[in-house]
Amino acid sequence: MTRQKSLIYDIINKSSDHLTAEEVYRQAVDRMPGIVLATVYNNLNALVRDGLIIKLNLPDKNAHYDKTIPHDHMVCDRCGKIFDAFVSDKLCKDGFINTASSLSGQDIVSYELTLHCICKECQGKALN
Amino acid sequence: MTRQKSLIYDIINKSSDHLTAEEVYRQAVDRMPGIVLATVYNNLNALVRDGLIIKLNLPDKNAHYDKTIPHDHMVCDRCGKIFDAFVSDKLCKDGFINTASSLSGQDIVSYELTLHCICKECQGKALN
DNA sequence: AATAAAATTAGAATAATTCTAAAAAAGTTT
DNA sequence: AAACTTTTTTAGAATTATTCTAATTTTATT
Repeated sequence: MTRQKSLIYDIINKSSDHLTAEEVYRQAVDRMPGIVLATVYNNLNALVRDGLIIKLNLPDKNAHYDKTIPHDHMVCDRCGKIFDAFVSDKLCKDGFINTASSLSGQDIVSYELTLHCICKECQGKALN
Repeated sequence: MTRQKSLIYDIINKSSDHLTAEEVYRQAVDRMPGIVLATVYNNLNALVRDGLIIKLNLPDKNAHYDKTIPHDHMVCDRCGKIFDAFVSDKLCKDGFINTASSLSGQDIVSYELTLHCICKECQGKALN
C-alpha cells in the first residue's frame, strides 16, 4: 500500500457518490498535489483487481467506482442520476448469490443489478 | 426505416451473440458493401432510443447490443465470456419490475442483471 | 417533378483509458 | 544502514471507442 493507493482507497470509501476516475483524481489532487491521473487509474485498477473496491458498469461512458458493500444501483433514464437501491437483498432468503447459483448452475461470485427508472424529480417535470 | 437501419436491426435479432458496434459493422459490410461505421453507430443509437434493441453495460470497454426479450447476462470474470442467463424471471411471481418498483418506491422501467461467474471451462483449468 | 426533411458518408475530432520509459519510492538482504 | 531488487509513480504519448461536422444522397411530401 503506497500513500497514493491508500489515498484513493480512502476517497472511494468516504464518498457517498459513485465517483469516476476523473472525480477521484480531482479529490486526490486536493489532498496530494502532484499526483497524476495515470496513478489514479493504476490504483483504481489494482484496487478492483484485489477486491477492495468495485467498478460499476453503468450506462455512462465513464467507469464509476464504489465501495464493496453489496447493493444495487438505480439510474434515471431521463437525467442520468445514479443512486443506491436495495432490492436484490430482499428477494431471496438464502441470499442472492446462492439463489442465482442454484438457478443458473454456475459458480457466481458477484452480481450487478442496475435498475433503470424515471426518478421522482423527472416525473415532476413535464415532457418536452 | 432505411435499408441500413433494418439491416442493422436484423443483424442484432438474428445473432445469438452480444455484438459490439464493430462486430455489427463487419456483418453489415458483408451484406451491404459501402456501409460505414458511423452509420452503424447512428442506427444502433436510434434503435436503442426507440426501444427496438438494447444496449448492454458490461465489464468491457465496448458497448454490446442485444434483442429486447428480457433476460440476464453471465460474464466470466476470468475469460470474459458473455452468455445468457435466466434468473431474475424466476425470482418474483409478480414480475421482477413490479417487485423492484414496490421494494424501491421508484418507477422502474427496465433493469440489467449481470452475474459474474467463473465459467465451467475456466473451472476446469488450473490457476496460474 | 419539385421541395423539404432525414439519413448516410467520409473523415476529423473528442475523450476515456492504457502504455512506455525513466525516475522515485518501497521493500529486502546482507 | 548500505546495496540491491522490485514495485510504483510520473509525464506524456498512444490507443481506440464513439461522436461530431459538413457535404451528399436518399427518402418522404407537396
